[in-house]
Amino acid sequence: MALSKPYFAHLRSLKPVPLPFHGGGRLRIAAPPLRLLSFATPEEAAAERRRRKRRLRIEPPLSSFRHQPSPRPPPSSKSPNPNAPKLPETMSALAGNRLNLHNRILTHIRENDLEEASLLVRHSIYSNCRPTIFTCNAVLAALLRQCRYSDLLSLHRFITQASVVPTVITHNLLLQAYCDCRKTDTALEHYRLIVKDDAALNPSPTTYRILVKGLIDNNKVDQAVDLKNDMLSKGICPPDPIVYNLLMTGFLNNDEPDRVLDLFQELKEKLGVGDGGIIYDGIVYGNLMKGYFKKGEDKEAMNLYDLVLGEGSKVRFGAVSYNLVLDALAKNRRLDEAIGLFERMMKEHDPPKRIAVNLGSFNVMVDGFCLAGLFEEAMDVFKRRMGERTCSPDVLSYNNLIDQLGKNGFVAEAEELFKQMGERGFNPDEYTYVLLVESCFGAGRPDDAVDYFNKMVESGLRPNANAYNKVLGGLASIERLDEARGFLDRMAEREVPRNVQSYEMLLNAFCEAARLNDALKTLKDLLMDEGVSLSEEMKELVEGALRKQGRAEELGKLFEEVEREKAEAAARAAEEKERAEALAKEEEERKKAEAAAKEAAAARASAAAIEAVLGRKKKTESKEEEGSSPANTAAIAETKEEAAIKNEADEALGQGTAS
DNA sequence: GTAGGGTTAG
Repeated sequence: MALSKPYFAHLRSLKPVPLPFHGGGRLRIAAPPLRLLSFATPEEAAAERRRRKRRLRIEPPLSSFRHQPSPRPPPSSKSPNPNAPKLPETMSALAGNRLNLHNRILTHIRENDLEEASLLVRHSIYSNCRPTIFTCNAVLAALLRQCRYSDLLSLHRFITQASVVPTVITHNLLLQAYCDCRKTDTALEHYRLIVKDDAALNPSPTTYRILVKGLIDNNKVDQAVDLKNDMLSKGICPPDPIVYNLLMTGFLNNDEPDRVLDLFQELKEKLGVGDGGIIYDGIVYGNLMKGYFKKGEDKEAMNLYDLVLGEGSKVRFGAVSYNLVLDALAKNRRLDEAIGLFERMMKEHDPPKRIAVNLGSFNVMVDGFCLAGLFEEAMDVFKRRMGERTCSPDVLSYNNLIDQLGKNGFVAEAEELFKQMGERGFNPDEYTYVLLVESCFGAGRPDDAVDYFNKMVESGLRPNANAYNKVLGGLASIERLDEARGFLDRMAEREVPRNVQSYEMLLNAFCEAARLNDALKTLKDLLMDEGVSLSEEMKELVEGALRKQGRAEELGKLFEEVEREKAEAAARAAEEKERAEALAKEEEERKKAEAAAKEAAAARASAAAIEAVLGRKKKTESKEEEGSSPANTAAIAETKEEAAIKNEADEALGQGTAS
């Protein structure tokens, strides 16, 4: 094996580390020559961590593999049953030139060149230096972070085709992608595949966290509870306070505070802390307090607060669990206590040792102050306090404060923040602009609202139907109907799928203004749009408006006209399809004939050659060779599911689906 | 960088 050449070719990126390994693929652990306190590159740091781990022989916990009664050297030894589920490679596979490849790919990821990173995985997979599953996971994770779901799915499909054995993390990344695309059913299907009897891997606590969160976010609390029970009955993962906390969020959203308390009790039992005992993970207490507040039992909520955050409490709180309590206080008329807790958090914060505050803490305080009408204080938290802890806002926190200010009439302040975003290099997103559009309409500045909308489009963002509806509805409400109608047309031009509100707002306004011709035209557009359907109320509204002017019969005529046009369109489509099919068939026959001719010619040529050499006749057979590697093409082809998700992912980037 | 708890906009 010629290992040294590609190895040296990439050595440049790893300069100061002395060669820990060399040719033959065998690992030679040299003691690090000198203790480096810091590393020139992240790869070096990672390499050092890996070396140390290897020295300690840390491998994945045995509990994560199934069908493994006793530890034995896994994949390399010949498996007695070739059909047995394969175990993923262990960390020790990440060595030699495969480690080199890993580092190269990580460099691309760091440079944000995911294109190149994925390509490198794809290209090397059939080479003599296969990427490890850890390398694949790194690329998948990077794609996930960038919300590039369709690329993630297609890469995942590719490595699966190529029989790279996944780890739990691979599964979790995929589940996360499905959940992010709101495809919880697909995620659950995949989960069942993981826990199938003959699968090699166990789910991890994170598996359940991802799935339960996905289900809760999609308001499928009952399914989430089922999954939690499944987790408990399998006995692989311990009862997880995080999962319970997520479920508590679900019940709070559903206005079922009693079930929040029940969950807390259940968790206590499962963790084996007696009635007088205490759960030491602070993550559950914010939601538990919210449960009490929702029941109107403020006293219990505050008693709990004193208990878990009072003097001598042993309950552990991090930034996230603090934030939940902070939110519980701030949203339930306990702003003073919230301020007190916030100050305590700020004092405790001592990175990297102790992280007691994060961006969320500031967002919660901003919300709290705004809720109490203290906008000065909210802006102070945002502008000054955040800086004290070297925290900087992101687009989301800007949007949050812009929203609060705009809604409450502080439009100038909201615009000031918007300007600041630009100066600080944060790119406003669709929401930012939509919030400003709303604020301006609210402040009686429709022209500025339209300007912001146009600015959004000019900056390359792709507003969805909801964003269009904001400006369309705003214009309609002040009777600038032609302009509003113009935005409906722009949606068609820019291929933004309209939703039913897009039409209804206009229809309403046209009927109100007794502009019936325009109303009928809009109604016809609605009826011709396959993506929406006419509601009964809308129909009655238009009917009534027509009747008032003695034009009632026009509605029926319009329906007939639409029916006819739709039928015509359908007929045209059918014809088109038939023609395409005929064409395809013809093409197929032509290919067949061509192949047959080729075969015959080959047979003749071969026969002639043999005849020429041997001087006698002989029957010959010849076969066409397969053109391309089937695994390759299969991996590149997208399944229907993937196409659907791709669509959705694209829409999500263009600001979500209609509903 | 082998993922992973909370908060917002539509």
